[in-house]
Amino acid sequence: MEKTYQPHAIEKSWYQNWEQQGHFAPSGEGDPYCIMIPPPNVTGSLHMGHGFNNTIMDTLIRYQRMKGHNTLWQPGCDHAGIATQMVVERQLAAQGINRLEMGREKFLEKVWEWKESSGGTITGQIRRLGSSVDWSRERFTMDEGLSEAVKEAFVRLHEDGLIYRGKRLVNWDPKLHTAISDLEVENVDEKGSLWHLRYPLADGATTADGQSYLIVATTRPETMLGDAAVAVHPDDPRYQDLIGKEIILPLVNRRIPIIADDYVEQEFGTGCVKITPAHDFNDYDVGKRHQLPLINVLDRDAAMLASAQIFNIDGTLNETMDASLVAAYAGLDRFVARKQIVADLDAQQLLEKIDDHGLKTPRGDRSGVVIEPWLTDQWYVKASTLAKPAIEAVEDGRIQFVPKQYENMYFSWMRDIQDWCISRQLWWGHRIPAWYDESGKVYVGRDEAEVRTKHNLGSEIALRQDDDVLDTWFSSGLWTFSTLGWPQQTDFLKTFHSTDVLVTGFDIIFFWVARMIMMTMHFVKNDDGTPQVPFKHVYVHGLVRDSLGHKMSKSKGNVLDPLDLIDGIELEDLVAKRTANMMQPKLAAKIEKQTRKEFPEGIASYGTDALRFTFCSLATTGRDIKFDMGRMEGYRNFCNKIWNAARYVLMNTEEQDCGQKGGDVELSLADRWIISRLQRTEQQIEKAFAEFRFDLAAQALFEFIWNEYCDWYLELSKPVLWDENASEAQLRGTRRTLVQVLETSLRLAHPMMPFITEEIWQRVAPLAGQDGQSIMMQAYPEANDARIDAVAEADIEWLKGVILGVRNIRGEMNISPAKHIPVLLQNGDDQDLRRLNENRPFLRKMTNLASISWLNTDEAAPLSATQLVGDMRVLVPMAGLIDKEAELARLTKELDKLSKEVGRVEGKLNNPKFVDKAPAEVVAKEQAKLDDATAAQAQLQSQFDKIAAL
RNA sequence: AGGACUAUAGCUCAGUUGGUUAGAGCGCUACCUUGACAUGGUAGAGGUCGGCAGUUCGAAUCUGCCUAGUCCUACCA
Repeated sequence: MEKTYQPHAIEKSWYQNWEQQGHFAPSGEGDPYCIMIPPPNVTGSLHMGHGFNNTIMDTLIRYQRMKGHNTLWQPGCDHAGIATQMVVERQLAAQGINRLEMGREKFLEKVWEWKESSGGTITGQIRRLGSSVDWSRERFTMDEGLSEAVKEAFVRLHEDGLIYRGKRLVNWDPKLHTAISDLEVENVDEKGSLWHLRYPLADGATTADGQSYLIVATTRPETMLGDAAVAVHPDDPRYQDLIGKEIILPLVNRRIPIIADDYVEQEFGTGCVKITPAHDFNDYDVGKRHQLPLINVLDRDAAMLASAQIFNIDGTLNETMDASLVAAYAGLDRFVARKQIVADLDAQQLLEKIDDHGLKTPRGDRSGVVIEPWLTDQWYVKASTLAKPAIEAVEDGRIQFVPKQYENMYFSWMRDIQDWCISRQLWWGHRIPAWYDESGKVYVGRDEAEVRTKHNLGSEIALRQDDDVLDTWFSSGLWTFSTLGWPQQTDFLKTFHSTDVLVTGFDIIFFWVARMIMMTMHFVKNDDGTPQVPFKHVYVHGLVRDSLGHKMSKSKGNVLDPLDLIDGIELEDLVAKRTANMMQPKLAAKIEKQTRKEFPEGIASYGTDALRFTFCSLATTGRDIKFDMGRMEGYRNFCNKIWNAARYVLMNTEEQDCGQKGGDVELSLADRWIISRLQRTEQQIEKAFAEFRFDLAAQALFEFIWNEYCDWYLELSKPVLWDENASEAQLRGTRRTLVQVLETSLRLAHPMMPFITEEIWQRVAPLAGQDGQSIMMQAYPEANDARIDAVAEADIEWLKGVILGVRNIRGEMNISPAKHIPVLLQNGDDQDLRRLNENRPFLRKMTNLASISWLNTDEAAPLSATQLVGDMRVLVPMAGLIDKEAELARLTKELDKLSKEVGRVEGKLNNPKFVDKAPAEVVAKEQAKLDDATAAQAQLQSQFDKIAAL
């Protein structure tokens, strides 16, 4: 083996090997265990979120696989409607090509080309993470099978009355020219203005204070062209007389009513609100209550509308306004029009004032532009009906969120769920299976033929399929069962559904998790007709942030690429990568500076195992994680520690008799101890995994391997292995323990660190009497209570106490580690003597002693530096080694600690309330503590006095 | 506005049902190339557990209030 751990030398080849051997596929034996990968965007690339997410899932899957389950980790990609279409549109735009000129069919060809050329990126990167997904079952949401499932789901929901087409206000993206769902709108805090406009009263009416106009306050002055009313609060004393009268809408010169509605807050602004039903969700509701005309261009023909919506598809003003205004405003962008309209009102003395005003601006999460409420026909899912069983499933624990806190978030959203707008005016996606005849009547069916048959439509009737596609999340909502072959009742569907765990970020609980639960429970039933949940657990993890806690984003230039952490990257390459294709080039200089400061040497290669172990360690209770390079470096060092421990073990066991072929075996105290500690570690890790506490599992493993196996056991094995007088049985015992504990530890670690464990296991396994192609197919270690050895543990604790005592004296007294020193043990009991006699060689070796002697109580000791192990004194004679003042200082420090302890415990025990009320065993424990501390105090004090008297 | 979460060593984080001398890694100090490992070893220093009150014999842990930060939902024209 190489002297130092070199991750890149081992990782790639092992992954290929596993995949080629078919180890990732379900074994077909054992209880099923299934995880569905949250499908990444097909044209996307790996980020830290994927790294974290995949680490958790792969750890679970490898663990369950080793525990003998029939595991399926189902991979696949999402077509990501808007995101992908935008990318391709941008590419075409760079070549001066417009999607609309190109036409739907040609454009879709381009998208498929792009999907083919870039679709392998993400899957290749997922392989680098070591993810043991079953690639033979890879699915894509636009695959034929999944598309069938989507169509089937749509038609059935429609048949069940749970999908309908409706005309209402939607969130309209004027840049992408599509409707989007509420969830795709981000409300951003922005600075804006509140314009106070004067609306003249009609018919010579005046306000209570004699004005001939009302003042309305608005953040959107340009929408005044579509105003249908002015509203005041019904109880507002200022305006009682005006309710029912009319306003002459400025510029437009249309008469609009003054209405009363308790939606208005009297305290805000002037208490007068302009009502624009076609451009504001609240105004829409007010308008409906008062039968106000909706003003919208698309419905110019609808009789219900007196006039039209003032915006075009792209947010420019349309020509439906009063003819006299067309020349002034039509065709202007909404924000240009705003300035113009405000200026024109000002010119007419109709602008009262402009106040600064903070507001939440609705912006499209993809396009970033201000979303416009717009009246159109769209398809909706009646979510409240589907939500009911979905809420119950979480309430009664059929689905459990980890951490449980997220259930509140789920409930609060689900209990007030709005209908879900699922149609998108895009081209890339599943086209809606609905057809229209020439009169606009709509028919839903699996295909045109079915529609014609079902509705008796002859070939003379022309049918046109709906142009729109479905929201990407509609197909994602079917993910757990569509990937298993639904609507066919496949064996896989029967075996692996419901799946076991969904691992995902909190940010898509609504987008995805909630909708999956609703869809799945509607479509997938048990034999007795009860609904199946998509998964039994939802493990919710936080966002991966940078070391300062900031969200990683390209524009901030703080993005870490998991592959750069695995492979390393030169500083210049990192700078180039972070500053490439900046939307705002001026940020590049800042990002470059910041990057050079944070990574002056670039990023070293840490390897996949270190990255994964870091993710596990940071995976605490569902909160965001600040990614800490220092911590990852520590875990890379941990890999190196394992590597070198293995080198030591192999060096001492290869081509040696490790007892695997039989022969007498004698286990030393250290052997029995490490085996015992191993059982406890196995217990801890099992518990941690059962509770999804990957951090605790990682910690238990780390502590066992480093602090117990390496720090103590390997050191304790040396005196045996290097003892010329050791018996064959003793040698076999130690070699066998070395190898077996290492081999077991590798299996314990494998789910978290697959590569290094496989590499080492291949060499260690035969020595431990194990065979098999791969560690990943071996059994996961299970604790054996019979091998927990409390006596051995206590004996080693004693041994460690003596060793640490001597080391402390050496360290504090600056005695060179090379110096052989004598040690005396005094005031010990029979147990101490037994332990000394059994462990003399260990003590000498571990602390580099010249001699170690036992003093009977009546024997005088030379003046010595002292440490206590229980009542026994560990003495290092001072002559020539230790100066008086140093030892007095050291003792003072010890005595200070003890007197604090005594004071504290005495205080407790002198408190009658404590003694009366606390449980007896707690009192006894405190008493024992006090006895120990006072005894120690006395011992050290007498020692102190002796030395001080010199 | 409502809700959730977070606050523990210089930094990143553990701390299980209230009972520890409050822990780990990194960083820091001193010493050490001893035959697995300097990506190492040994010994140390470092915390009134955000603040205030309360419950209790006993609070980092439970309750209330406050402060700071993060996030979610709804929304103020």
